[in-house]
Amino acid sequence: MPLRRGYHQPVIEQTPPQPPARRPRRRSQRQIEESATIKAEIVTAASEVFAENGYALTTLDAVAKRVGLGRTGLLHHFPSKEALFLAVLDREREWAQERAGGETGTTGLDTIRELGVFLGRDAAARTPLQLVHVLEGEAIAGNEAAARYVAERLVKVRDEIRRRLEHETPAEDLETVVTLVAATINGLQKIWLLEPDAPTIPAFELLMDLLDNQLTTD
Amino acid sequence: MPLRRGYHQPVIEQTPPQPPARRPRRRSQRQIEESATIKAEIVTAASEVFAENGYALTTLDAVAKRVGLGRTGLLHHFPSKEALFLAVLDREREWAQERAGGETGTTGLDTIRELGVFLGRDAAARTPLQLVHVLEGEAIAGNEAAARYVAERLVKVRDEIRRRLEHETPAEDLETVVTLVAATINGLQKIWLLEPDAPTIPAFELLMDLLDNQLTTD
DNA sequence: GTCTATATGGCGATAGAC
DNA sequence: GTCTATCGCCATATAGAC
Repeated sequence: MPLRRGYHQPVIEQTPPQPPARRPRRRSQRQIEESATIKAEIVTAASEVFAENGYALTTLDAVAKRVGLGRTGLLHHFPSKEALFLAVLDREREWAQERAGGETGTTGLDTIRELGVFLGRDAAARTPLQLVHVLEGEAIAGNEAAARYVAERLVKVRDEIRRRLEHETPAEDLETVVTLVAATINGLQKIWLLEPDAPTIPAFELLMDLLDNQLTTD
Repeated sequence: MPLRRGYHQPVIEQTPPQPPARRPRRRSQRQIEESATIKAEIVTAASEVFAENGYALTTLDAVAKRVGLGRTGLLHHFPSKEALFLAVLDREREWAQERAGGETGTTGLDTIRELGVFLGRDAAARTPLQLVHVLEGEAIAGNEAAARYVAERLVKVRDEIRRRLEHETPAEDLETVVTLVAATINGLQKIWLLEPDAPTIPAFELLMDLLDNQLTTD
């Protein structure tokens, strides 16, 4: 009983509970969509597949099938698996920036609560969060592109937290608090991915309350 | 420039900065070691390789080479890659239990600080922690055996935290506090793996202090 | 722009010699 | 108990037809 199947368990599109088959659209005739559009579609599909399988187990066939292409059709738009992967990472950066950028400029202790948007709250958050956490695992496991992306993202997250706290926290504690908040958000995200019913949002609010009490009574 | 190489980037033992080649021992003659001993050695080596590469990217060749065997020699002791993987998970469970079991029976608010042993404090903690976090990534990415192990481990961690807190915390807050502590420990572990210099231990102690203040002033 | 071959190579597992 | 083949499978990537 192999873990998945014989070889490297690609699991390509082994989705039995999915009769409409995702959307293997007719594309042959009438490919009105310009190159930019279909590239965006491919990146979207690839994000999902990478999020579900990780980099190593993702096959180009799985991505191609999801956009209704053959493998070589896909390779026409992205010359290699890595190129596609890097495009997915670029897209992910944009998403994160949009989500964090909503309230740029705000500072102070209460605005840090806004970082709760990075917790899993709805189904729409699942794919991007899952992608990030799968990539973090692969970064630890030595995937260099993933490691670069993860390291860069970690710095951004810390910067964003620090920006909102640096005028409210004693300087000698700042990095400690930043580390605590960053770690807790990350850990709560993972718990949400693995156990969706755990009270992750109350836990985050509890931490915010604890920090509030601490920092305002000093 | 492929991410690693042509196909599935095995990276087997591509360790250029490692002249002594880990320990490809002479074993041919004098195999005094009984079966149990060599199996333990294999599991140790496999833990390291799985921790470094994850399940998908680990090759039997890499494990075999590290114990000084050929691939088929290894397959004599473990009939398949999955069997070896399950043995590694069993070993990991024992390690975790030993580390947590040190102070069984203790209860109360201060004893929760002892959970700091699960943070990365020294180099020896790196392999087991890295293994856990890589497997968590693969669990999210659909590796069933990893998912089972991770889910089981998550329950154990929560139980251990809950046991130490249930007499000190208002019942309606218990699961929230447990979630917060579990998430923070996990997130701090990951930060330690990715940024070893971050103040993860002070961050953990800060959380402990915050909880202390909160729970003792109610 | 997308397809059908095809080349190339890696990996897991088995058979059989030593 | 370990080795040297070998089989079978699957993935990336390229070449060339439509």
